[in-house]
Amino acid sequence: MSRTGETRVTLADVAARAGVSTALVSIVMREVPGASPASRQRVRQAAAELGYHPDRQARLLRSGRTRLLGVVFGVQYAFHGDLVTGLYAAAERSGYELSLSAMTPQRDERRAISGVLSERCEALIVLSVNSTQAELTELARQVPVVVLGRNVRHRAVDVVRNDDRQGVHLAVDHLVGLGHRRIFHVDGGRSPGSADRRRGYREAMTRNGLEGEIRIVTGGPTEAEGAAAARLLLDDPPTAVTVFNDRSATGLLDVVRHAGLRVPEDLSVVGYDDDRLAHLGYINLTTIAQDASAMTKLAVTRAIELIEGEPDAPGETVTPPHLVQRSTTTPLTPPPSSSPPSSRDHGLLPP
Amino acid sequence: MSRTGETRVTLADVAARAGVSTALVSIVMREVPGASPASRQRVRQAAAELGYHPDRQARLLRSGRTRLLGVVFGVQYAFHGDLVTGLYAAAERSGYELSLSAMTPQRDERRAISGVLSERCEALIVLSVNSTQAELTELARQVPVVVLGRNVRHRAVDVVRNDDRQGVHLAVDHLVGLGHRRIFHVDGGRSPGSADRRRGYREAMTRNGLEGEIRIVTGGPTEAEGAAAARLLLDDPPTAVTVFNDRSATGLLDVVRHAGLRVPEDLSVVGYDDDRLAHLGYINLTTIAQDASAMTKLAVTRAIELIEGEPDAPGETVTPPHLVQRSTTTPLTPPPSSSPPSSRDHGLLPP
DNA sequence: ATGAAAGCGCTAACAT
DNA sequence: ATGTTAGCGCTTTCAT
Repeated sequence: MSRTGETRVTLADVAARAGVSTALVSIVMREVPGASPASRQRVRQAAAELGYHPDRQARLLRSGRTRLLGVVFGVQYAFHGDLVTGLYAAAERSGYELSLSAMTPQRDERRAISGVLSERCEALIVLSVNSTQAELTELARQVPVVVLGRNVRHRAVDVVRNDDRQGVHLAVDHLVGLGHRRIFHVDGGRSPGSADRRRGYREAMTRNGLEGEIRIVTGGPTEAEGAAAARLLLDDPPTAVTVFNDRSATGLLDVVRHAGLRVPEDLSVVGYDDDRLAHLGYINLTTIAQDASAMTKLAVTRAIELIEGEPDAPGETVTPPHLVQRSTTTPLTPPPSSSPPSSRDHGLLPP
Repeated sequence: MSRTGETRVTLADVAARAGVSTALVSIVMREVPGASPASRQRVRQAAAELGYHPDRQARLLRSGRTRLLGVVFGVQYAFHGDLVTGLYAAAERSGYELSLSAMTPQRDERRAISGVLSERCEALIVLSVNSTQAELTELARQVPVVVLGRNVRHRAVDVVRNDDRQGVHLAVDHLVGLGHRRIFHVDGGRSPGSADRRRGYREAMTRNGLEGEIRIVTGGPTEAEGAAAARLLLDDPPTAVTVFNDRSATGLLDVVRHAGLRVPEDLSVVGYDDDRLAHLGYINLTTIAQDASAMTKLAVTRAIELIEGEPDAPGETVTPPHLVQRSTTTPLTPPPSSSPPSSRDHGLLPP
């Protein structure tokens, strides 16, 4: 008994049994015009009797189409999970399938991309970009590329992203509306998107007449980097802070709370991304949400337009983010001049 | 200017540029013996310059082999991310590639499986199983199946999993070693693995002479279910609790802390999985870690054995878990008879 | 309406 | 070590 025994039924087998040519069988199987009802009937019957199923690979090889969209994403990023979820839904509605290729700590973007290219995807949707401009150029020469979620400036690739500047505007305006003035920004370091969010911060502060309060603390996209930034903050804390993303904000929350600051009473915090972490009750982060559903729909639409050669629409599509208020922001209470109550009751020094 | 002009780079193109035959290029690309180092070098270079990627469809069509392992996983599960990471590494070492198919809230296991089957994978590695026995049987008839991480009892599929019972033994023994006696278990409801962990809990409690203290609270695999279980616990809290998994434990932590219980001083908590959440400083959960690296290596090895028709080894491989102590467990302090200190200082009632 | 024939890009015999 | 050749199962001109 072996698993390998099955011999596969081919078009030729069906043709032989129906007494017609393979070409005719092909026409019947694809349900395209060009065969008489009588032939159709005989071919169908022969196929059914033989248990014939067309070979997708061979069909693709010949016709040159796969209806496959390659997706490069990071398994470690919760937000990428949300995006992949949306992409599946959008692709399905459009009659395309997804071919996933993950980046892991040991498998970098280049490997992930090269893996998915072997699947002969008709377009690539890339959720993260560390590639150089040159690599992107090279890639875009081989296949239409849509970058999802990152503000890559590149004439050869399409971009679908949320409006990072506006997102931080929302964060700052929210805090200003709560009475805060001393608002810092913990940035994302060299991460893609970080520059836009910094800029959004500066713009919003300025627009609110707070250019004198502007202060940007170097952070990064991970919990550890948010924690490090928090330590810098503690010397002379602001009353509110907008953080590059939720992961970083989580690390920051950790440190400031352990240092005895109460959130949001002593410090209001706004994150970015609205990832699964932010939802957790214990973190319950006020944050800026990207519209994953809209973005994924747009990315798939753009990819298909590129594949099917629609007239070139704009190379960049920007969606508006929105604020999700949870429990890490609160109105500024009177001047914090009086000594803080018992906020250091589990600080580092014993009484 | 249209994008559709791109002509695919084929083996023949590479051969032409390198000035050799396509057969030789094929040899080099497959990294099989039969080419001189000099040729290898030239071919590689030509391929790189042209941006060549082998066409999997054509390769399969010709050789009848894909060297592709299908992986069905959940995008939302952090631990699945860890497993996928390990699978990539293991597959790569074995000369196989992975074809990922994700389960999302809208795309269930059946769809994910059927999607990956059309890629003509030679074996399937399934990270979660909600399928019925009948579905599994049917699936296993089409392709070798390895279930990773779940204790599925099925004669037709291979299983690689950690020892859930022993894992909970470790958790209970750890707590008992810290002096705890009143130890509850929040289970995973109907989740796969939940029964084993419940059983492990009962066994360990009994072995420690604590059968009288056994109490199992109904929970589930998500934060929300952990939180719900926590509310049940609050009426008459134990001094320690082992929870089905880290996600659930996180929800539980949230509720008990907001209710004014200090962790670990008032309540020690042990999770399961050691997922990314558990590492977070602010959660910093003591937990039972599954050896993802070993498990993924084993799963890939088993899958390949099945493909290549090795003599049938045992159908189940079980790896030992280990305890990772972080900061949610602590020795039991004297009898909790005196009124709890100021543990309710951020509770619901103003002083 | 139907069939003959030429490949799609690749691998595997079989040469050399 | 390298090249030649013959397909894998199918679709697609181009005949008829």
